[in-house]
Amino acid sequence: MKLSNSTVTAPRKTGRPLSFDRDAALEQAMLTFWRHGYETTSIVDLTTAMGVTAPSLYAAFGDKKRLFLEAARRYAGDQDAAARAIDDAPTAYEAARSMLVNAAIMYTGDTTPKGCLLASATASGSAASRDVQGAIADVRKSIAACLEARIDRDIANGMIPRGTHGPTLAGFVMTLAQGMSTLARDGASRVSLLAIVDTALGAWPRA
Amino acid sequence: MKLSNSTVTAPRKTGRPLSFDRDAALEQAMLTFWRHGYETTSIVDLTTAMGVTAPSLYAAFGDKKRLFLEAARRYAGDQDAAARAIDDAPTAYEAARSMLVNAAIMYTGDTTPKGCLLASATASGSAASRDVQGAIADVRKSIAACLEARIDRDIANGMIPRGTHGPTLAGFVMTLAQGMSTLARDGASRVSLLAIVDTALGAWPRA
DNA sequence: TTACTTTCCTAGCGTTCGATATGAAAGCCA
DNA sequence: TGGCTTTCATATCGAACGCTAGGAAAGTAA
Repeated sequence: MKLSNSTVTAPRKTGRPLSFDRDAALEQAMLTFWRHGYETTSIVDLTTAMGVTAPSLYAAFGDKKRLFLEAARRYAGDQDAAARAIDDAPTAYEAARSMLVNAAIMYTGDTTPKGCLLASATASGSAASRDVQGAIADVRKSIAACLEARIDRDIANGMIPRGTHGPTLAGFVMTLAQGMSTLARDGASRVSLLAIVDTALGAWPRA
Repeated sequence: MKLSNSTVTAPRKTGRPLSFDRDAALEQAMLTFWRHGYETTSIVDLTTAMGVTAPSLYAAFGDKKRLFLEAARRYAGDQDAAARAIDDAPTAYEAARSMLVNAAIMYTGDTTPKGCLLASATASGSAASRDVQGAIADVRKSIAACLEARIDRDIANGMIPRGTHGPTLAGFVMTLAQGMSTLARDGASRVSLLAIVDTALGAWPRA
């Protein structure tokens, strides 16, 4: 169950052309999963939002599980680019701050569902979807690992006090990112989340 | 959709006696919802865990929604007692610390599901269960309000620096509590969550 | 025009969902 | 013992679930 699998669909040369915009349909599927979760979104919900019949959905995306994973991939964006952004930040502090500010903004968009797809869509689920839950958990863990590596670099550089525990600090940032999703879903404003980020970063270790 | 409704079932005097322990059955239902979420737990899942047939379940608990709300009430415990614990804490800091430490412990029990039922069971869901999602969100909001009131008292007392924004500080604590649930579900240990709490409390405003 | 490929829509597959009708069974009270 | 009340287990109910068979339709290639 991998999420980082890039699906490069070669354009067909013969046959009846696709009558819908695959990319736009995927976007609508992503928004629907974002709002209602993985298992709690039905195929009818999806076909309605995507403007496509069920057989077209299955022909274009495989099945519900694959569609969700592709939607999640679209939501998370280019993971390599995100990793590079963390690595290239001037400090681990700036990497964390930028990550949390971006999260606060992304969770409170006017034209998107509230909260974070990666935090809510598989927050719970039946035993039958354990593999999907695991795939999304792996995305979270890879972000945490990336952040932790950046923190370790700053500890080695002396930009973060020696004795600071990297996994704890990275876990702290992940906790904030995940928790803010719930607050956003509960109606918290962008301003209030940004204020929480400011307060939270007061815990960042100083020399 | 209230959660604080106390159901005091008067013991029957006539008729065939209940053949199962209602309280133990509710406990199992609570654990099942905790592990698998509200909508993603089926009636069969529940009857299996509770050791009861479907008609018995419906006779004893009404329907799935009422059973879940009663299970959530059981999970959250006495809300008045929790509110009193926050109010009676020596400081808002101690109230927050105790709340977060208890959360870290509760989310990582050996004999219970990981994470927090209030954080995960309705983290997402279909439009049909919006009322249930709202009821659980209200529990979160009442905890936040209680914490915020305690913080405001300490601001007034001068135990927290003037100019501190109460809602933000309360929101910060709620963010941590909710976020830790995800980390616990992802396998974070009790020790690691407690370390995150320690780090996070470094953000608490000092005079 | 005639093959050939692919997508289209209609209809419906088998399964599981939450919830119940029904009559037998088990306890009180007279 | 014989009512009376309530719970019991069996056997479903209609609706929604994820998914697909089958043939018409729309394009390319010869």
